[in-house]
Amino acid sequence: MSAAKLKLELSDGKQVEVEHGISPHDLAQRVNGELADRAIAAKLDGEIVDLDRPLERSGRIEFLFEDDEDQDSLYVLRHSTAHVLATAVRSIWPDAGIGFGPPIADGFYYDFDVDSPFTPEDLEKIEERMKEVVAADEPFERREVERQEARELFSDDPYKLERLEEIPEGETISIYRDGAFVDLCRGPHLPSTGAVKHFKILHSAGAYWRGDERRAMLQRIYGTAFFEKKDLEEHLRRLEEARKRDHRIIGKQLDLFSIQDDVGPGLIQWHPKGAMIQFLLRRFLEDELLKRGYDFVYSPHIAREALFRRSGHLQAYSEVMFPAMESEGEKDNYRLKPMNCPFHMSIYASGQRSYRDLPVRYAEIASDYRNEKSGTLHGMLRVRGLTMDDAHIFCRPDQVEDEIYGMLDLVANIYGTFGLEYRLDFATRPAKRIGSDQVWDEAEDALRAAIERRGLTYAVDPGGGAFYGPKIDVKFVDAIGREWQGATIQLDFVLPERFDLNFVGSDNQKHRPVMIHRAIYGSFERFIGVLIEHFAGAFPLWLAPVQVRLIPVTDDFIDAAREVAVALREAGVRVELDDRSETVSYRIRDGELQKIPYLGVIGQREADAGTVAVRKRGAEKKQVVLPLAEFIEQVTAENRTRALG
RNA sequence: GCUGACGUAGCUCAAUUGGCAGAGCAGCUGAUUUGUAAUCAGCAGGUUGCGGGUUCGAGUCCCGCCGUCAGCUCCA
Repeated sequence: MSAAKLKLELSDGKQVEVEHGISPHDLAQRVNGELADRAIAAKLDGEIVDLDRPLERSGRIEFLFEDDEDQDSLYVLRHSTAHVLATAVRSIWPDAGIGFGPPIADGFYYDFDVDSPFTPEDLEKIEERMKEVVAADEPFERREVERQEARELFSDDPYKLERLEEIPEGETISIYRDGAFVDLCRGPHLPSTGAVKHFKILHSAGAYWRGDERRAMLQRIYGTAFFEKKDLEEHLRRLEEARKRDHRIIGKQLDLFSIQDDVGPGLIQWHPKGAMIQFLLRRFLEDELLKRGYDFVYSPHIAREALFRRSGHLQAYSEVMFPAMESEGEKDNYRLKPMNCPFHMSIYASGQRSYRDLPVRYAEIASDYRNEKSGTLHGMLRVRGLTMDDAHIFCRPDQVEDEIYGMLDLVANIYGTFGLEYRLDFATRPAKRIGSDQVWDEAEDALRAAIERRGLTYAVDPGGGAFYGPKIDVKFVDAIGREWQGATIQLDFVLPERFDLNFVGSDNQKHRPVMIHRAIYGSFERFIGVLIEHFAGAFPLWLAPVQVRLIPVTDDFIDAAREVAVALREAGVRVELDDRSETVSYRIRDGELQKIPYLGVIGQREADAGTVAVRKRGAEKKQVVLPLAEFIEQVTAENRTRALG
């Protein structure tokens, strides 16, 4: 070991010279005692290290504290809490095998190999035992070991051994001990188990070792941890809130859709109110597409297998295609379509195309069917029958950038209307691909140029593109923080080849067009599912299935209310009359629970004055009395501008 | 698909050790005519997901199927 001094730069810019092997804790002690008391871990040139880890190189050192803004401190806490969990489980089930136990976005998990799955009672017992582990305040001891020693230490833990053998020669192998529990672990950890404060075990479920369904199923326990009690409570409250926003629950309460046993899993039945939302989204998009030079096409739900063989779907996509329908006496079987591209290719190929015709933009709102694995189905967000807002653009290579630009503009327009946050993933050429490097260069440059011309930021997913072309994925986030794929823009070098598409150029020669697949909503099912959660069912006026509900105070004013309803309806407003023989309070409550944007009460005063007593959803002022004409103007203006509320 | 939990009226949920399937809301009928988040009464509503089995007796126990939910990527 070298006795040379280390030069460390502190976060305030001060340089200190210290002896080789000093621990961050001792360093903090030297700087000031208060710092040493508060620090929970340190960072050397951005790498998180334990407080007692000997420092062996110069660099920039920072300390992590409980109240740091970023996630690094929480990461350490949750990683340590996962070890506390494993410590507790091992003390109850000494023979439990251990898998991985990392911190994750909102907490941590640990995988165990046990004879029978954990019951809810087991989880309670584990949580109690964890509290004892915390109370024991055992230090987390880090130790570097030789490979052979690690092999012996984990000789009973096949999963750890497997991981151990993957660590390259020459890399440090570290183990962490707290009390009786020893784990192969890169760390870092809190100083001791006592530093784990507020945690909760959430649930357990089976998880394949390394996510591979051919391998053993372990039992994964999920939990979360925070430094402050209030943060834990806030997190649990958010989970509860997310549960209430669940589109499956709201969809039932507001009678938007259902999934019926007798129809089949993953197949959405759109009830009138849900269908109205789909209709409105569809009309909004279709109007935009007409302005942007798209042509509408319609294609059948089924086609001969030969079509999908030519497109390559039968070879590459067959596991999600429903089985063939036999057709007696026909030369070929039929298949339900999982995508629309083959049909649009076929339409394009049906006639001669001139370079003057390009770009050709075929748009279709189409029903596709995919036999997704049963366990992956999830309400409207993952279904077997989906309604895509699909389009295929055929253009010259020099038109690609402008086309992409136009699509990103459409995405911004549509998503902005809903106030949805989204981000872009730009997936570039994979190792295994078709097409020359020159083609890929041009394509990627065009995509990048279009994104940058719009001033958007994006993440690059190197090698994430399909073998047939690069793509831009638009990801948006639902109420529980899950990220879903929304819009997708995808270049395709394969299908124009397979369908031998061409156009006649100004040189009177045949040329291959570039093809772009794109969807804006993605699917109406998923998009509306996310919108339900995004708005918690309280849709902006222009999307609300019922925009105004009128409540006559007594039966004497039903006629007056009916006249108001007619006037509203003639102005294009979706209006409903609640003339049930219930109290005003009852009907107001019902209207509020149904999240109707405007409730209008009509009694003697309003009938006499030609006004409506308007109650706007979510408004500060509970009630405003407006002349009918003014009310109509307010509602229609809000509708026209697609105001968010 | 796999592992586990679950499946009772339209909805949300009850129903001791196996012992007469219930409540609230919604619905229907009647009364009430109501002024901004639940008026009162009555009625009706079920092959307890489906099919087998054990038992004198099954919502409850056993087997099979269907479905729902959670998880199965986040690399010691």
